[in-house]
Amino acid sequence: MLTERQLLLFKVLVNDYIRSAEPVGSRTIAKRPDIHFSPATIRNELADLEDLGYLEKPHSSAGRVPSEKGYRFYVDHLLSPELLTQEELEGIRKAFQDQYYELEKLTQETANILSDFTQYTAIVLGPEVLETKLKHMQIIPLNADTAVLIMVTNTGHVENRTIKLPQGINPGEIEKLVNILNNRLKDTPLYYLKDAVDLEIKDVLRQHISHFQQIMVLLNDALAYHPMDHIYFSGKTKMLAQPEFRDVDKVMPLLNMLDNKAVVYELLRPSGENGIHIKIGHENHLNEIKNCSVITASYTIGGEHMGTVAVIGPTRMAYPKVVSLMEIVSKHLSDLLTKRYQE
Amino acid sequence: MLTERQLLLFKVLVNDYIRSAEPVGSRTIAKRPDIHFSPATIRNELADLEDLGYLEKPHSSAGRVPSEKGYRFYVDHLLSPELLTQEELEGIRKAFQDQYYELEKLTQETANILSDFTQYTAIVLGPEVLETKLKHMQIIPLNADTAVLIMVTNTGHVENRTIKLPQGINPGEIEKLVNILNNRLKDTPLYYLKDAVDLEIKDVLRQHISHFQQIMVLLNDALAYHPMDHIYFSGKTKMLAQPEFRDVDKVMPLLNMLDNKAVVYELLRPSGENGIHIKIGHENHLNEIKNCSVITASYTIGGEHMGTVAVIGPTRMAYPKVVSLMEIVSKHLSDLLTKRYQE
DNA sequence: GTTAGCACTCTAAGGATTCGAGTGCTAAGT
DNA sequence: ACTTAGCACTCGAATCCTTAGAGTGCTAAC
Repeated sequence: MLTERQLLLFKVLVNDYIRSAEPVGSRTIAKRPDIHFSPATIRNELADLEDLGYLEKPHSSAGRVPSEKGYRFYVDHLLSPELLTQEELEGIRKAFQDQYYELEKLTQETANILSDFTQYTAIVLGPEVLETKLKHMQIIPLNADTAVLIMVTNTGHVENRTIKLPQGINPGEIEKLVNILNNRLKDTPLYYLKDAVDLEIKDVLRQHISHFQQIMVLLNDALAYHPMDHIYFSGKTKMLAQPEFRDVDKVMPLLNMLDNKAVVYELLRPSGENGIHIKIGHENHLNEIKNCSVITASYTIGGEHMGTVAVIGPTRMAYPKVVSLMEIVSKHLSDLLTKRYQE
Repeated sequence: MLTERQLLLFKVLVNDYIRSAEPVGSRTIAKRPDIHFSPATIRNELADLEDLGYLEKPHSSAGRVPSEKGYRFYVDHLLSPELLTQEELEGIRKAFQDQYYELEKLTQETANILSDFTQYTAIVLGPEVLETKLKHMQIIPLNADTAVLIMVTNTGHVENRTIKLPQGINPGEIEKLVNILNNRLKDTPLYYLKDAVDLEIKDVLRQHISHFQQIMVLLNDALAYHPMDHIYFSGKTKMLAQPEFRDVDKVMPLLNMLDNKAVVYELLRPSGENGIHIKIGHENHLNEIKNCSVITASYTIGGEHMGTVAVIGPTRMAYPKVVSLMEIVSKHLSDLLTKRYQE
């Protein structure tokens, strides 16, 4: 168990390192007005903290930096959310006040806000499927063999797919199909659409629809939900401004990873629990971001999980500030969505 | 006017510099099997070419590199498109063979192909408005005061906007509105929709539709076309791999610029003329890309300009290869689109 | 006109040196 | 029993030198 003094010194050191990105030495700490021990004493304590695994030295004659274990301890036990300034609060309120009717725009704007206020890279997983339900489906023929399938959800999100129609199908048949689908699938969650067709209305379709086989194949393709199409980024290049990534060879794998939506989705995949989660360095199990931390928060509609907002930055991240900001942003977003879609 | 020998030497030098990214000296050139003069002779010629402004020296005891004027001359007079290998041609054919029914996916995939085969950053300006016409319009109410407006074009592209309905409007009224719009605006080019409402059907609406004022405001917002929503990128981070951009301070402005869609759109804005265009360094009038060249090509449907594909890389770009590739890719894309939408 | 020869220039790379920040340890002070 | 001053020691970063090498321009000979 750490002593009061160790806790104090550790916290001061982490805060200083977060601010300066330079290894922190005993003299630097001793100079602070709230520290009343000599550098020698501090050195003794820091050596103990290092033995316990909370601190590391880049080399033998350097100051100390927090280890991953240290950061973990810091966020678990020492994190006091930083109060945002009045201007910041006002700025966020204003940003959310702009009316983004399109859900995509709102989501993108949320990412922008997070990135602008943190100066890190922000990622938002778009409104997840759990609570988005089919409101309306339609097929609009383009020409003899092509059509557009449009699905509108209760959240105003529009999914569309171009589909290849079975040869020689007549318009009446399509209309019939759409009617059946609309009647049976209304209010079905998007992610369940594909299964719903398979399990619940396959037989109806077989009875009433010509070209049954082809239609089934078509629906199977078209109704698959691709969560990776709903990832929004902001501030990818802000990584380059971080001192630990000023080297092209360090930042390139990172940026390449961010371009891979499958990997990013896997990284941020909702854990199921709401609230804020922090993953530090190797806890993310991804070599490309072993020097990064990922902070995620969920947003909800009426308490139901809807999606995830995330900020990714160096492990030396301004945790207090980011956590506060994410709390506020996810709350704003949840409120706005709840107000809009919770009838 | 340059002599034959000067042309030969210049071409050899540019090709070598494009390959190696290192200033090229007289000895390097003399070593080539197709060059039969001594380094001293070559030095004399190079000095002349430098006096004429086609070459530059990074410093007094270095080899030469092409100047912007030199690149301009090279692409104008010496560019012989590089024949692609059988594998490359096959790869491109294969890539385009995958059926991307959604226009967005096809556009994105085109960017990916360009970037993959050139190893530079590719940008595609999505199907432009000139030839995309409204096929179908629909308004789907979400709740009492919100609805989604959906527009489908003849190319299968779907535009959607969430709109705020006038207070207390009844569903029948909306249906009437949609019917009028569909009847009157079918086959209207997207970019002209807004004006068409103003000029051609305002009076009809005024007569038949309640909440006329509010509806007009709403349509005005919803029908505006935003070309910047249709820019597709691929391989932004490939810039980092170029020797001239291995310095974070050099790439950051560049990547930030690429994140600004308004600037990118302005940069690539269609010139009106079809075909391939090359802009070198300062010809782009953008400080961020003063060391870059931009190569654009248009793609068409039945000969009508539809959009632009572009590759951006260092001025030391593999022009012959990129030009060949862009010719092939834009042709493939045009053919595919023409076949699909030219009834 | 071409080229060998040569003096000259400039960069990049590799040491060597110095500087300073920081540490650990010991011994003295409270 | 802590705390702290003092000091030797370590290591990286910066600076300066030196050297090697690639390349040039010029001159004079071919």
